Amino acid sequence: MSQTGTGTQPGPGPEPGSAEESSTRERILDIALELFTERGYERTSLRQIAERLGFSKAAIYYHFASKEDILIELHLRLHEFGRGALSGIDPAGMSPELAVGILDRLVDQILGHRPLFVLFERNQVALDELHRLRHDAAHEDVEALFQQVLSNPEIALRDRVRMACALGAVMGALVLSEKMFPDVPSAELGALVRDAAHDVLMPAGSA
Amino acid sequence: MSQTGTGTQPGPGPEPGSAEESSTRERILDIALELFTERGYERTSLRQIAERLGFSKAAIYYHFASKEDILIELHLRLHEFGRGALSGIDPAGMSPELAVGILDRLVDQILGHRPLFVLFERNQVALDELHRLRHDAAHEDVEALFQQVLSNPEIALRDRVRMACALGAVMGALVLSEKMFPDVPSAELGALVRDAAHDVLMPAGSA
DNA sequence: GTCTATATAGGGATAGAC
DNA sequence: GTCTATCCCTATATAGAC
Repeated sequence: MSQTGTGTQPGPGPEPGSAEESSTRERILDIALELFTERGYERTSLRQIAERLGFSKAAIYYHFASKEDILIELHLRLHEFGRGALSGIDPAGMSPELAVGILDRLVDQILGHRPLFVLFERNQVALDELHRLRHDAAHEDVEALFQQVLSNPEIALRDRVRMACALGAVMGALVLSEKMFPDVPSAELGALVRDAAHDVLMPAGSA
Repeated sequence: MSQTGTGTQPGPGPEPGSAEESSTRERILDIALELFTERGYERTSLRQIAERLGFSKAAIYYHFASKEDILIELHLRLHEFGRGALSGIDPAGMSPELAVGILDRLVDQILGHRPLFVLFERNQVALDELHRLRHDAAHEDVEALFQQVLSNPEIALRDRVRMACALGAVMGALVLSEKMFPDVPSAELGALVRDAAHDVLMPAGSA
């Protein structure tokens, strides 16, 4: 708890927003992303992360105040990209027609940042815990948004279930894709998944 | 490692296959199912399980040789039900048409045993670890089966992606359903999800 | 079948040297 | 910025009494 929350670090390192910084901080995040995904957040120790980077466990604490802070930083990145696909959604006025466009953008975001999405797909419990503790910015949270939409009784149940299915189809297929379709170009895969999602949201027999 | 692997227990308890036994062993499994789902396998300690049951941590070791054995036992139940939906599938001869029937059965199995499916949806990493260590009966494993089907180059890529999407739609919607559609009867929910899955596998414009 | 007490290990985190 | 050494805590698991 000694460092400031997130992003503010000592020394002359590049700003958090700038790209292509290969600072130690970045390398820690990269390895953590890998290990958290493979072995899970809880099963991954700071020792293992440090080992891969060639230095000791304690060194990590210069860059992050806690293990949880590493996860939080990765979570922030997910939000960053998630917002790109979900900006300006009104939970009250949602419809399958609008959902088509949203899911299209989501497919692109997932394909562009697959490891990040896989990480959180495989560590839902750790994510939940994060949300329960720190509810900063929880309003703009992706999950909460979906909850609002899918629980909205103004929308026909059938449509809500379809939206849940479409979301599941997109997430499921793209998360599986790394193992199942490793050689398929992202563009091709994205097009196929989008088509499938469209058929869920707006089946041929509907208005 | 003192007890025999699974199911063989001392004393006059009912056979593992018999239903409605409310033995301590069963109660441990029930509580573990709850806690593993809510807080995750790794974050749940045997102390917490014992606390809920009103006895001490050590007592659990009379019924299970290890914490992992509890998870294994729950995993076996999942397989039991999974097999019901996936019996006699030939990975080589799979098609969207056949997948429709399989997914229909899978929807029923999930709706009938939702907590179990949610457990493993939320604890994929723990499950993976299980599979890596004990590969007994891994052949009849659900995940391995899907891998074989979805990686089979004999099947058109489009169809394989559709199957992955349909699976994701079913799993996603039904896992979300506990929170999103708690009041919807299973039969109604199942019908809606099946319809959606059908539209993914066999969209109106196809043969 | 359940208890208390304990062995053993490993985790996250801190202090202070370099 | 990274190190070693250490603290403290909690976890799984075992031993042996009841």
